[in-house]
Amino acid sequence: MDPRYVLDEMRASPFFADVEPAVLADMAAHARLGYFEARTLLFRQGEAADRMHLIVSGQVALGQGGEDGRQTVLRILGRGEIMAGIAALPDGVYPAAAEALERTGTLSWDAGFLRSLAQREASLTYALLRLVFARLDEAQSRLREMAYERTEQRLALTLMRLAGQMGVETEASGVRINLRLTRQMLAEMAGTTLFTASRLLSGWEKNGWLRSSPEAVAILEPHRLAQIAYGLTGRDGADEPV
Amino acid sequence: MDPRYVLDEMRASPFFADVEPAVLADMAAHARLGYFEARTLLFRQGEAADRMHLIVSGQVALGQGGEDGRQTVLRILGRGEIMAGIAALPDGVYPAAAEALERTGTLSWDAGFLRSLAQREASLTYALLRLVFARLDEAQSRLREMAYERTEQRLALTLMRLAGQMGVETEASGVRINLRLTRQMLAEMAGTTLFTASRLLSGWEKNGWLRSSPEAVAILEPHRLAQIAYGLTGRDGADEPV
DNA sequence: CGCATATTTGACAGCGGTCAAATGAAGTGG
DNA sequence: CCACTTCATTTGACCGCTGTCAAATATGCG
Repeated sequence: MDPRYVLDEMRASPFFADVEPAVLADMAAHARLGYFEARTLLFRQGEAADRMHLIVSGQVALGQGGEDGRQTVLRILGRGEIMAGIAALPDGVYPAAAEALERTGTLSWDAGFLRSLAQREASLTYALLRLVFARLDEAQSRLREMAYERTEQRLALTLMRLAGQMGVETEASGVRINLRLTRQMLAEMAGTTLFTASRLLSGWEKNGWLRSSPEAVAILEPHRLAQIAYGLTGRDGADEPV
Repeated sequence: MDPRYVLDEMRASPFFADVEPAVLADMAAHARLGYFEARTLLFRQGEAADRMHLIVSGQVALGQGGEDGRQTVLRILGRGEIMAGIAALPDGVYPAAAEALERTGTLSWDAGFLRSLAQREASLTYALLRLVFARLDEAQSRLREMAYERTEQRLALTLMRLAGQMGVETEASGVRINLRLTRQMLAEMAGTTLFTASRLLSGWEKNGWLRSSPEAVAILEPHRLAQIAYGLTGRDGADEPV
């Protein structure tokens, strides 16, 4: 394993931006490379959190399941993102399962190593703190959405969030989300059912506002989605054909 | 201001349990006492986060509002709990407003002071990290609940959470939540409306599962609530009169 | 070609949101 | 001590969103 490669990957992640070089080097020396095939689990919900991961390539879905089998997708993570920061805390347990959506490479660190480091090195702990606050903020926003927005709005918000996170602009002022998203997954992110999600999405496709394929979702008219997301569409939904 | 009192109050909070004594002393020297009358705001949502608070007495509700005026109550905090840890991050903004439910006393710290401290002292940052992870965990659990549990279950879960957090056991194997909770507030915590919350609660009162007054909610039969919370009550809801 | 998985569509009902209005409780000032 | 105001709660009526289930269709893969 080339330590130079490891350091480069770490530097490429915003997470490590303000971590002190000495700490970075120490972590680089202790990183472990991991590869995961599509549809395999990086870790299971409820297991003792023994590693923190940095995604180097590929994509991972974090899903939290209930006793009844149903689950919500908390978040989808891509290159440069950190996962399972909980490993830096003592007696941590993964609150969600992580499933590779495609072939995924990671750098990961042992929980014991991380803990001793985080208890000593404020710059690392501070980076983690920033990360977790950002997640908390998003979770709380979604909580309000779940309480007050209708399914239609939440689904639109889900797409917009994904577009903001992993979207790439396309020529025609649209956005493309390069993710293998099933309706089921979108439903779990929006807090609805496969059926309702399917109905809404195929409706939007008929209107030409977006186009979805197994490989990606292309948002053709982002402002339409935004209108739906913020509840600006009249209750009638009568949209003039242009 | 007696520095001895300040230190004692800090030591009484689990948050500071693993913070190094030197850091504790430094913080104690920089703490500021604050008093807030019932129904006043400690800070507003969206304001620059300029102070972190430790609640010394009283109770505070954290509420996040939407553009449309409706809001959710994220959490209710009591003695020994920390609020607005976001102040430890640069450019933080309060994600929610904090309203004193009764006369409330706090110790608080300036954001600038906190930041310089947190960037240096891992033990403090680590304590914050633990706190935020706990909040994130709760938020994500509530997200799943909002997606899959029915209103009835969410309301029962809300009460159980409050009981676990601030409840005191009563003689008759019940729990008492000493909070001035309006139906409106309970509704906002459970993600429902005042009306539905009122209906459900007065139903439960009629069955004798609980008793509520303006000053407190007494859960008389916790196991009944637990049954509702976990969806174990038959869809019929026919409860034999014992 | 056949099997598995993902998606669409229809039918149906019920949970729970919305609004209106009555009742109850708690102060406040005369 | 009683009218008056204000706020919290209860209750009723209504209905639409959206979850549930069934079944057909599409897509992909071995």
